Amino acid sequence: VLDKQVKLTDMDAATGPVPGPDHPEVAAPGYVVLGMIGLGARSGYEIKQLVGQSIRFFWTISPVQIYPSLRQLAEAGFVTGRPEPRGRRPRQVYEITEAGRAALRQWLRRADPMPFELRDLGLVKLFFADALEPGEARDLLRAIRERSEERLVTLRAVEPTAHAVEAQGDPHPLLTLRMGIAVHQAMADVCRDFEDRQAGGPAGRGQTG
Amino acid sequence: VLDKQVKLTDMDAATGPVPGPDHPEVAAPGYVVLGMIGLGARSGYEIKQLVGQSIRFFWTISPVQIYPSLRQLAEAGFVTGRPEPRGRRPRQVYEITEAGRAALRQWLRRADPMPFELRDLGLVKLFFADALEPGEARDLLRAIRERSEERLVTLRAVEPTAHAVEAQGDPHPLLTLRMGIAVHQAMADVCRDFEDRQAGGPAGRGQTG
DNA sequence: TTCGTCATGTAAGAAGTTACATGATTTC
DNA sequence: GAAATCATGTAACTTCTTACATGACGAA
Repeated sequence: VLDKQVKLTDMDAATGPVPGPDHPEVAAPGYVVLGMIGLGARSGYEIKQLVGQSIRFFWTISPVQIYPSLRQLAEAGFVTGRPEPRGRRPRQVYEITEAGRAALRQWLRRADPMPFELRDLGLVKLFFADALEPGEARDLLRAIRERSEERLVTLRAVEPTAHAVEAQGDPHPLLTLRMGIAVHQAMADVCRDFEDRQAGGPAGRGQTG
Repeated sequence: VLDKQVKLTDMDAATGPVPGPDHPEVAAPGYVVLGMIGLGARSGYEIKQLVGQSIRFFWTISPVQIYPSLRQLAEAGFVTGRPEPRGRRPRQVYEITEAGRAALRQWLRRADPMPFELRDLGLVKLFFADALEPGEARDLLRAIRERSEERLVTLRAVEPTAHAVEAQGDPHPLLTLRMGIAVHQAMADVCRDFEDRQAGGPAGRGQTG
């Protein structure tokens, strides 16, 4: 069933339309930056902060991507930037334009492929864990579970903030936060379930009935 | 042969073990290849197939990584390779060695960081979805849910195979498969829950008093 | 004064993907 | 005899991360 590796090579809609000189081609990181400006982030620095507090669970971004993106968005007319130094320290603050909001909405509506890309060496190790002694495999499984449990603590700590945002009319940040919580809760549950089963009858006691 | 030695001029960036001729430096993709050979994959081609059928949910690999890894593992003595052409078509088949099994187990035991790296533009869009009209946001949410539901169908189709592997004494492939199923089930549930709330609560299309 | 935070940027490189190249074998 | 699959590989490219550079401001 899985043998047929879906060839994504022909469908390069992921990169969007051809980046011509007329089209200011905005890539995914650019839209993230645009979206964060739209939510009220003012400087590149604040974007980095906000990403770390909100979508960190399923997206990361670095200054090296942010600052060029901001210039590109300004060129395209999606944001306006003006210098607003803090004392003698240089600083650019940005605001989203109407064209920017339109571009953001258009991107959000666009039905381009949204691959769910998970890259997890922990699960890879768990997959191969039958090569270990039973006790070692249990240790590994516990480590995976604890990793999810720790992440749950972190995510739940952000819930009050997300609730406040929801109360102001934006429920979707809370929705994606719940998604992160649900995912790690599910992983921890599967781990726990397996751990309990192993504890119950590990010595070839597999007879059902 | 050992072309990596050339760049050892800079000494101050020693964050890990130096890849020298004594240490056969094996990176993550190398261990994945080693593990798959350990599970019975014989050629680079078969490794690619097996990855696509088993750990595709949380790891991918391409031929460009596989073939160099195989040569490297053979040099390190972790696998043995011999030519076994199909007719006139060249072909190398590999087997894991005892040293290879030991290296694999050591890697599995190693308590190095196992970051859970999720990269999902779908969730990013969902996070920003308050910029859309309510109806459009619902469409996006439905798309996210359907994506998980489709993935569930694919994953459940592999369950019989994983059960067969478990019956032969290797329960961990089934465990990681269940993990994938649980993750997407949780995401679909969160979506469905939110969709129901939206339909019932605020003044959308529903006739709420 | 020194440390932590704010704020922006450059240069280099690690990692992985895609496109392309090659050609044999099996299947329809 | 055409298409799909088996099987391996090279070269170019994108993407993202790391390390480094710069320096102002505020607080201890």
